Amino acid sequence: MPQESQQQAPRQTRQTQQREEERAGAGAVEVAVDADVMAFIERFAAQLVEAGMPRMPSRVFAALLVSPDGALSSAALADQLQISPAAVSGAVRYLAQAGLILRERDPGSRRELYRLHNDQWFETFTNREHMLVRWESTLRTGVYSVGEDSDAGRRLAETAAFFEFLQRELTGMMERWRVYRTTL
Amino acid sequence: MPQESQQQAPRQTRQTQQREEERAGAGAVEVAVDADVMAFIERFAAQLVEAGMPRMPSRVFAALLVSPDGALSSAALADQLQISPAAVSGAVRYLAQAGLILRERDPGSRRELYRLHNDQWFETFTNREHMLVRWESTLRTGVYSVGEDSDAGRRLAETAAFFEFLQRELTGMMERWRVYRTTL
DNA sequence: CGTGAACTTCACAAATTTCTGAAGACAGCG
DNA sequence: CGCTGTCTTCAGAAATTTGTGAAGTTCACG
Repeated sequence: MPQESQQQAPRQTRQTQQREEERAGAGAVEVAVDADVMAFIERFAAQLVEAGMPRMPSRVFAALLVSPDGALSSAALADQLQISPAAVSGAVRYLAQAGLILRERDPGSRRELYRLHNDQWFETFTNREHMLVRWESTLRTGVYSVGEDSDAGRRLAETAAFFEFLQRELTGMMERWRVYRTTL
Repeated sequence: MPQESQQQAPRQTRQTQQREEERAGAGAVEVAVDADVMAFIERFAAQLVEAGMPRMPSRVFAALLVSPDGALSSAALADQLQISPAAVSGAVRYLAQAGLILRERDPGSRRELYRLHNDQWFETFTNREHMLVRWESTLRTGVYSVGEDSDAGRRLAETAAFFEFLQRELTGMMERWRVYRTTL
């Protein structure tokens, strides 16, 4: 991938297109979002889907990621993504459960805000610790079932060892990331 | 063509795990597999599915993993897993494409053998290099779209940096694994 | 307390995925 | 050459997943 650092062209044009269809009329909730940004949302969401996240949660999450404050209301999400309130509700439940967003509510308001849970969402997203544990556990049972002195047993045992190794490595890796990111 | 007059027997559910019975006749291909091992296959396959692999490829792969030689014929797979030859064909195509198995054919035989590609299948399975590259690339575009001096831009940029970091780390990690595994 | 805004739940329709039977293609063998 | 065993392709049935409309619930506020 190209390494572009030096001559960053004066690119402010992107941020200035923010008002295509702002209704002058009664309290329009919608904040028109740049077509480029919408395209990114869909592209990013598609990759989340590919990684296993359901479609609506992916789109909602992507929209939150590029939102100025990292937070949007239910209505804003429904409007921007052209989906029903029910779809927003489902997506938001999924994301909250996954620990990726937080539900906020201004006291004395019926309106909820959904906010990115922290600025390190990808740590949550890539955290597969519990999965690795289960893989290892399943595999160890398998070793027992096929007999540990068989070829199959040795295959499974090595796989289990790999997942055990992975668990240790990933922990260390995240520590290195936290250090590294302060240098960015 | 609707076949309503034909009294279609109730669809055999996949859950009904029929006991593998050795046919008395000569040349029975099937090798009865222990119920414990079958249970492991299904459990392991379920975890592969959870990780994103389609059901049939997962089951086929699991069956190969616990097979004595790490290889089975199409017929053996169909029989053991109670699936149609078509399903085996599809699963095997998927697995070969993914680089997890190898197709073998004894010269002068019409029968194919599917063999685990190597004893380090999990290296292949966990190799997400290309994915990471695409994530990073998508994210960099996003930074550009939202403007790199916005909050959203900084969020995306940090995420991109994380995926770049991951790419480097995973490479090193696999090297450490190869060293470590020789000590097992 | 009643009203209505805002979110949630539910049942169903639509879209998608998955597996099967059946026909097809390919290759060894008589 | 044609037969037969083995794998592949294909159309369609079944199951599953998804998203919507509409009814239900909750709660701030009058």
